[in-house]
Amino acid sequence: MKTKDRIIHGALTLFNENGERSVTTNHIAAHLEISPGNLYYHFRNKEEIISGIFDNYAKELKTRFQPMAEDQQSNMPSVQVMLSYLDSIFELMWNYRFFYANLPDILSRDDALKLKYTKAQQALNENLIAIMHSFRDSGLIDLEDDELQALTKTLHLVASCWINYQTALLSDNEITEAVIYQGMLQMLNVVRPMATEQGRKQILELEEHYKGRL
Amino acid sequence: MKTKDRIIHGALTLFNENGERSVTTNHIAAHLEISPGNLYYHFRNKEEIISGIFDNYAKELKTRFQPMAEDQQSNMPSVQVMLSYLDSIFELMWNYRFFYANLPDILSRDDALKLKYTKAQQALNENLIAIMHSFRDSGLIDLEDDELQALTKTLHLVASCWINYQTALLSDNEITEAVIYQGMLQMLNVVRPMATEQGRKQILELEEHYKGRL
Amino acid sequence: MKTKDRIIHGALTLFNENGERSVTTNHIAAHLEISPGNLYYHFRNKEEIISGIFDNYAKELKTRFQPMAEDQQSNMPSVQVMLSYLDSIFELMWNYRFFYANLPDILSRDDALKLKYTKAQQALNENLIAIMHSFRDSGLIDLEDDELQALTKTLHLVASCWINYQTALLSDNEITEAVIYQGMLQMLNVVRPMATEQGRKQILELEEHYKGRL
Amino acid sequence: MKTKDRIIHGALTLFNENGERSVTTNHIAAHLEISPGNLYYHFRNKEEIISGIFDNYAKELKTRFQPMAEDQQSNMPSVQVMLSYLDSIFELMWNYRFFYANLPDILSRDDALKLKYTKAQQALNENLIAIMHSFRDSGLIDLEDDELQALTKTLHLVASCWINYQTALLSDNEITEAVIYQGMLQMLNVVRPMATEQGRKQILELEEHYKGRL
DNA sequence: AATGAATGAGTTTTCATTCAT
DNA sequence: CATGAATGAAAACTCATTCAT
Repeated sequence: MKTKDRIIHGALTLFNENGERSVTTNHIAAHLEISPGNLYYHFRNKEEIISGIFDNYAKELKTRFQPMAEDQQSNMPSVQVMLSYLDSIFELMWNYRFFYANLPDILSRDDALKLKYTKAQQALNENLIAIMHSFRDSGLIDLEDDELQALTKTLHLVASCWINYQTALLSDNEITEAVIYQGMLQMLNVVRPMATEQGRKQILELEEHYKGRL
Repeated sequence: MKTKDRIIHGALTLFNENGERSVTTNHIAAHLEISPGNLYYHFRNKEEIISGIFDNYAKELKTRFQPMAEDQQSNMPSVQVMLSYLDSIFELMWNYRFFYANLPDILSRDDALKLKYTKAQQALNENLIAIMHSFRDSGLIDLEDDELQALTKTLHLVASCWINYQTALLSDNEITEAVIYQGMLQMLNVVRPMATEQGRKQILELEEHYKGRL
Repeated sequence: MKTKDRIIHGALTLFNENGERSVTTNHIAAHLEISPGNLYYHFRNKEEIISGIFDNYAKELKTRFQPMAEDQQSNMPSVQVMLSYLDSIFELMWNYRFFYANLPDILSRDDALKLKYTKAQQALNENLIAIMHSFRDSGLIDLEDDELQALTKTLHLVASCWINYQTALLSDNEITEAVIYQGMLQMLNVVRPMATEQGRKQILELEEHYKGRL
Repeated sequence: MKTKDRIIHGALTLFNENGERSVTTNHIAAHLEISPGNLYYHFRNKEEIISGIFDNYAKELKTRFQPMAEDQQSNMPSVQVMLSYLDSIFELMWNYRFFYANLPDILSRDDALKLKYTKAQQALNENLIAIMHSFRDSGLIDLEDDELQALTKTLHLVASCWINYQTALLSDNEITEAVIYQGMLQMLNVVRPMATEQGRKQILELEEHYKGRL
């Protein structure tokens, strides 16, 4: 792995463990056993490292939430499709949890990043709506167009804010994988009232899947 | 107003405007036209100021969300009750928005605060559940106990994260009162699938109320 | 002496001895036995210290080169007047020699300072012209108005550039007081061709005065 | 052009534009689209680059200011000789202006350069004196030996400091060719008081020449 | 000749906090 | 209660220079 990538990965690890605020560029350098000068050879400043991390995140976001082509979809049982999306959300939330936990702070200090973030989220939103449409077409959920928009928004909000929200309710600061799994369950709770009979069965399956991991 | 309170209010103002991270204790002192020494006479450290702000927040939280006594309730039309709760939630979120924007960060640096915060949120959660129960008893919503828990959680999450969620997506000058009203509408969207015929009517009334303000 | 003034004086001393470039803010703090934080309590940055030094310089410049009122002048023998002006030039050049030695560099990094400098020099130029007029009126020099302007400009240039120019010709880097005295003599050389018989006598006296100090 | 020469020329350009202090060796390499390693293959350090620039300067200085052989001189009208010298001086000053702007600083960091510089200036001084002698012999100026020395020094000083003197007083965009011509005129002003009747005529011619270019 | 990643000591600056008055 | 000067550890960042390839 190239140094530039090692920095991005090392920084991500430390940020997730200790929070972006308390991780200095010197910490990152020491953690990777490189000199601070070398770090600044690859990145002009700390912002640029965060921005680099975000680019990776955005790339994953894009590929994971591209709605599948219809023919592929019909071949795959719907529960598998839902599972794959939920797992994607889980992994992103877990792998970039420092980002989810400090979003307003991080974005307020970097206008360019804020712009990138907004664009990525708009693209994501469109994809999510398409995905919901396909769930409706498959008879998993049953709702009007405006209700579908509202549901998507709620799901997006739960996904983006879950970690932030949960930190409030936990007695220690540690965000563990179990916390994220609870988020998946909460998202299923949000969808359940709109589910068809068939959809409800599948949601039950998924719930069993995640409850097993708590 | 005593100096101690002036500090708490001044700090809150600056934190909300610029974020806790970039507001120094010297900024606060300068803003209030007092000396840093004086500030530290009233508060041992910055944490204690934040903690003081939190105490105010917790007090408001408690008084606003005590479920009303049954007799009062019966005298007040339910739509009014919901309206008052929604207004309360968003007013609090707006007045203490810096807090939500930096929660994991702030709590990770102050274990005592963390504990207070958790307790306050648990109390709030219980109140919210009681409120939801009374709504069910009034025949506004119709759901099982576990669904009620899930709904409450979603509502709490939407309420506490709405401003953060939107500030991440919008630019500073786009954060207006209208954003708050959209948050109210989003909460109504969350409730609607569980509403009874009667509840649905009231939700419609509230929607008209808020749409008129956009 | 207040700390703020101690910093200005200490910095000036170190700048004169070692050049502005190689004197760091930490050097200055260490030299005064104060903490770097304290230095930055009084000055936002290094530029501001230099600016503070310049303000002192400009104040001296102004008071020393205000042309004397006519009646005062007539009471004082002309040679004394000339001597007092030359000594003023000498002292300024000596006390602020780091400034004279690095002018383009220092001004290029601080637009505000550059503006202050330009204004100070314009005021100085007017004073110098007035002084030259009074010398002509006293019959010490004899020249047309445009020649007087040219002479003033040459004298100003010699004064401002002498140290810079001399560094070139000396085999060691040390600017000593003798170097400055040679500058005084050079200025007299510039004036001499325009001197009247009476003026020439006085210039000779002054030359003796400065040659004795070499 | 060899890489070594490209470095010298590129560095000179950047130094003149931005000042030696703020131009890093990496800037120079980037500007030339070579690697920093390659730059250090050709030069041991930054000082050596500056030294290389100086060598070019010294070479030009030498060839331009060798007093012409007598027979050549008699063939060329004196006004032409003066014109050619004036042009040479200011061209050099302009092409190597960074050097004059930072002289004390640059020389203080490199003893070897300091020595070279001093020798070059002494040689120049002797040449200038020889040139002045020939002007006196041609009956253009009339003065004693010591006055001639003083005049030479003043001329040298005006020539070498003019650009610095003006950059301190003017803003960047005001430093144009016109400023250079004003410097030429200022030098003529310095010589005029010593000029013979015949010399005065020629000075007038030159003045017309430069005033036409303002 | 040339590359470009890497070094590390050094520089400016920040800021929560203390302390003498 | 209040002042405001002072602290000092630590943060971000720089840059001349080296070195393996």
